Amino acid sequence: MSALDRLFTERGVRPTPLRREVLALLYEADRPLTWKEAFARLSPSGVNKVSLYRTFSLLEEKGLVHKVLGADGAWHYCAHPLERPGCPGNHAHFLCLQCGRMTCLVEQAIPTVDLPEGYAVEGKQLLAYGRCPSCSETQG
Amino acid sequence: MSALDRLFTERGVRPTPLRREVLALLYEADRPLTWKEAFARLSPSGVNKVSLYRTFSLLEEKGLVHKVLGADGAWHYCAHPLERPGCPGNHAHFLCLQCGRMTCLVEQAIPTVDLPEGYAVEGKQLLAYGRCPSCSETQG
DNA sequence: CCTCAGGCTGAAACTCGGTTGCAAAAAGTA
DNA sequence: TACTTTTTGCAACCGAGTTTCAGCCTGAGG
Repeated sequence: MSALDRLFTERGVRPTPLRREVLALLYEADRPLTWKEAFARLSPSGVNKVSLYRTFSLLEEKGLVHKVLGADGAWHYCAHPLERPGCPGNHAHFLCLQCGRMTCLVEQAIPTVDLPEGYAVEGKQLLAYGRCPSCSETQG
Repeated sequence: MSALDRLFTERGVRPTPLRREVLALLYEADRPLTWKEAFARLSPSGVNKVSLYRTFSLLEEKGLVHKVLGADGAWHYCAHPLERPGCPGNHAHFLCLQCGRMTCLVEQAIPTVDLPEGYAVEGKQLLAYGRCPSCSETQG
């Protein structure tokens, strides 16, 4: 049984070909991918768009990946590191507005947000956006 | 000439009735409003949906308001304080996932995000989400 | 091996936030 | 008044994501 399949069964997720393919893709990419990016990469194997959406939300629900909303309005999905599955993705992200690539800033933890009495925080995200190095170069 | 109209002309924006109405609404609300919330409040006066979208993006472009993308995927627009127009909105926000209301946490500045050489940051946002006090109460 | 139930997948239609194109109205300019 | 530019309104469109439903696969029980 592969490491991926072990992750799946641990979480009570049946390791289907599609799910293996999607999760493997996220690990390979090593950065958050949007549905669109994933769809483009998987289209050669003829993935269905709805199945891909469903797979992403299942993986997120089961805690195998986390999602970050980009300033482009699209969700970016990022696989949790194999060695510490269940990571809440509690770090900042950078989104390049030109090429649309998102980068995890794993060193930058999200600071505590102080809220008045009564607020219940379920999650938080810190997103910086602009130009990545390669896009800064190619455009004056 | 009213304070609002002065703001408009300072920024080279013609103060039309619709623009006055939208900006006044944002000041009155004193928290970020989504297009939907604004449309609901302005619908009695028969606003056109496209004109409202256009007004929001014009106000943002001219620096009269700033926008924050909520975890609900919708943009929330917030008027800059009258006394310091041009404020980049450099503070954290809280979004209630139940009632959809966003609150400015003006006391909580967004921390510096350290990025490797070559990254050009154009903006950043820190968003916490969960339940606001009144929604926490009404639901166990 | 067969059968049945439940989970998984695929296709089509739909919803919803937001944009585009274009024509009519309004405002500024001469 | 006539001309130009800006703003507005309408309709059609677009793209992300969801719903519905039928068909398929798989796994458990016989």
